[in-house]
Amino acid sequence: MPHTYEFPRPALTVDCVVFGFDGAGLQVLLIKRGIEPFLGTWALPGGFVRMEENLEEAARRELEEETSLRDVFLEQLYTFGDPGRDPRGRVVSVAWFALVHPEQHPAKGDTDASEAAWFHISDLPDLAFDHDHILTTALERLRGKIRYQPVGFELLPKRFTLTQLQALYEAILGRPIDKRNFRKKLLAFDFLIPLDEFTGGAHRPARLHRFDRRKYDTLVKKGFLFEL
Amino acid sequence: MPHTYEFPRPALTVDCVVFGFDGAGLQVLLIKRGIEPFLGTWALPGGFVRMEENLEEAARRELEEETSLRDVFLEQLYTFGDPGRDPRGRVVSVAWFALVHPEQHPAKGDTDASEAAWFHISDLPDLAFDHDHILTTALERLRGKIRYQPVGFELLPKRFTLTQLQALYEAILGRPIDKRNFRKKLLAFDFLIPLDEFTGGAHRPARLHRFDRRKYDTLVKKGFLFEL
DNA sequence: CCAAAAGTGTTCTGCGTACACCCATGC
DNA sequence: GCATGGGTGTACGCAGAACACTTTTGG
Repeated sequence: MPHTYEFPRPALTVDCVVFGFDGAGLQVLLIKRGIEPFLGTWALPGGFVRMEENLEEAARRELEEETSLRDVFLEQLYTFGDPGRDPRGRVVSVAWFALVHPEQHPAKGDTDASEAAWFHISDLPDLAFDHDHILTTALERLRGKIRYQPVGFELLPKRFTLTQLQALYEAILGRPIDKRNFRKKLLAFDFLIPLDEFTGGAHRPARLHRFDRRKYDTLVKKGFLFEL
Repeated sequence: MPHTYEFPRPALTVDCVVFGFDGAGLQVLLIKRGIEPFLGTWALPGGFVRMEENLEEAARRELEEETSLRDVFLEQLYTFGDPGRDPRGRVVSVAWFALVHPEQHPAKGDTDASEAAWFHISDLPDLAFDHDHILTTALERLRGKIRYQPVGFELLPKRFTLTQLQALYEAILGRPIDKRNFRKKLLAFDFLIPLDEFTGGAHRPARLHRFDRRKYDTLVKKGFLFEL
């Protein structure tokens, strides 16, 4: 074994910040820890990386084990490695950033071992480790990202109304948006497909739309830059 | 020791992608490896993280040890951890992204142990490990970042001409920019301070400017968004 | 006086923004 | 028929883009 191998090694974990949207506000999926340290405290889903899996596989595995979520939008966020961030010793965590459609939201009792629950970002409990810091970083990333990448669609049902889409942008950006301008701009890009389906409910039905990722990707290749 | 500690641990390293600009093109600082594996191959400066230092400290320490660079602009880039990226076994690397002013460029022979050299990004040698992949990721980040953050000034001398600044933007974005529009736009923001100093040389002297970070930060706080 | 780089203004077009009323449905 | 949310068009102002000539210096 070469010299370099004799360095003591930090432990390596992954943690996932899972965002959802309930029509009114942005939510985060947390689990209640079943082991020490921080037993009983809410925390980001995550755990130790295994030797044979890559980092994204580790994040997806932990996410499924702890929240039953699969096939979500997942992107690496940042790696947190300050000594002292874990009372057990040196633990470095590669944090991930996930977006889930409402159809994917796990039902209550869907997770076996640990308890999982959605929290509105304006009403969060105390979190284990430095998870509040990780969460803040993820939020900043989401707010920045939504303005120039079409990530909002990852948080909505596959078929959605323009009002839902607008509410999502308003929730994430934290400011009101003019309805007519919003619609005009988004429909001018032709990656939003109006469907011949409508919502039911107590009032005038709203037309459903879907996001056409293929058309979007085509536009991007032509040098198009999405911006809101 | 709790159960979690019994997991085998990957080794943890940091690697730095150091960008420079020589007036014509973008450059990267590489070191020639003095040890196996990949002995004699060019590689990103970097090395193992020590147990008592955080990740940024590790990156700065390795950078100084291997290239004599200090006090550079440094930002975390991405963490690379595929099994098999290092022939010695499982090694996860937290990659960093650095920008250095020409005044800071290390002179030849400035580095003791290892040989360091600048390479134009259009003329790179074969690299060790997955460092070509890391470098590509860093380049994408730089190209994206320069459009909405004033990182270009980190690559120029403290006092620079507008022509230099334009050449930098053209080199990074890979397209020509209209001189009058470029100047008009940048000078409209008042964070570019014209000095009463000029370049010498064979032709008409050019006025030097400096970037006023304080004014820039003030504007950002007011919700201003830089964009080019 | 010539070569080389610095510096400077105007016009046009398109996009962001502001803004108010009618429509369809369930109850 | 009324309450509720869905859906639509226009006018104005500003900022980006296109574009060519004069100035200053050294050799």
